[in-house]
Amino acid sequence: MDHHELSVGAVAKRCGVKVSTLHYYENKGLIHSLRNAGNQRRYRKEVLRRVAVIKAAQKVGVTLEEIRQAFATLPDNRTPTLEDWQHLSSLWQENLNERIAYLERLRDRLTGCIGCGCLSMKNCPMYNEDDRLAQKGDGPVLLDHDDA
Amino acid sequence: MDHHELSVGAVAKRCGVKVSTLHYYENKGLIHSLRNAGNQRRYRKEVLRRVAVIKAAQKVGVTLEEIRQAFATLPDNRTPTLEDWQHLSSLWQENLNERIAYLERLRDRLTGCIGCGCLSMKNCPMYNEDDRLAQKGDGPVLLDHDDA
DNA sequence: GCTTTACCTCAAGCTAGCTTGAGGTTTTAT
DNA sequence: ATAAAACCTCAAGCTAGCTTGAGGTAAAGC
Repeated sequence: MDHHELSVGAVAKRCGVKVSTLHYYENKGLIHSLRNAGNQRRYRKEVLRRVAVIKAAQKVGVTLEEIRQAFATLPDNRTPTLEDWQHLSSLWQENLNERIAYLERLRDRLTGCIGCGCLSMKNCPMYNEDDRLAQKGDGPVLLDHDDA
Repeated sequence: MDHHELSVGAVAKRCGVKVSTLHYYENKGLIHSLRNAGNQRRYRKEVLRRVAVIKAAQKVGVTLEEIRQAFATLPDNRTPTLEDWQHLSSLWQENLNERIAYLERLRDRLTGCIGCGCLSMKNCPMYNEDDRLAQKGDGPVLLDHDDA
């Protein structure tokens, strides 16, 4: 096999992911491949970097769809250059900062609640706003009176 | 209806969750109900607090299964008293602290990586250990040489 | 040449935490 | 008394991010 082209197995091994994961990424439009005469996938080395970026982004909590969109903003949908990476990762870092800040606020509120223990849906800071940053879940709706 | 007993709809409304969620929690052994003559669920007010604790715990990232286990450690599987809540929430707060610490380490490593941009699976701090704290995913396995 | 290993596609399965829907019963309101 | 609203159970569906399996082809090793 031409050593300039990587088989899916080789990419999987070098990226530390399963072959099925690469198929999946391709399906989702995150990576691309060429096919050889026998219809097998052949990758350029670039893909290694691309997968590395995907893994890094996932680690900081970016979804595959967001990663795909981020890639799509790059000229010619190219694999991120150093500058691209710096740009994208800065954005992702802000994400991370927000998530950290959210968790810190949560921790602080929890600290208060540990002492109080009321857990009142109406009054307890545990259930207060700003939860849009949380993963999903719409949080409790305040209704009726509350004497839990 | 006896005002000492709450219907599932009433509990749902007061907790800010859907009826189906309460069914689901009951199925998973997180809450309990009695049945009236017509086989409809009837809850004691306690359940409001129980659901509140569940919601609070979920918010700090505890899974339903962990919550169930935590409840199971309480005498008689009772709804957490103030002391119980203080004990449990302290444990959960540590969880939260670990997650925050993990994300902070990640952020710091990312900062380094933004400048470097190598993303080398072998050398880049982005892919280094301690990821057991991350949600799941086993992270990349280091294999072969790496020149992405 | 033969066997093993790697690869292909497509569909279905998995986890968590629920939601939705079908088909039927009970309670409540008028 | 009747109609609407709430309830019941059980099964299936949903999202994300993959994995697994079946059934078949291609490439690589000896």
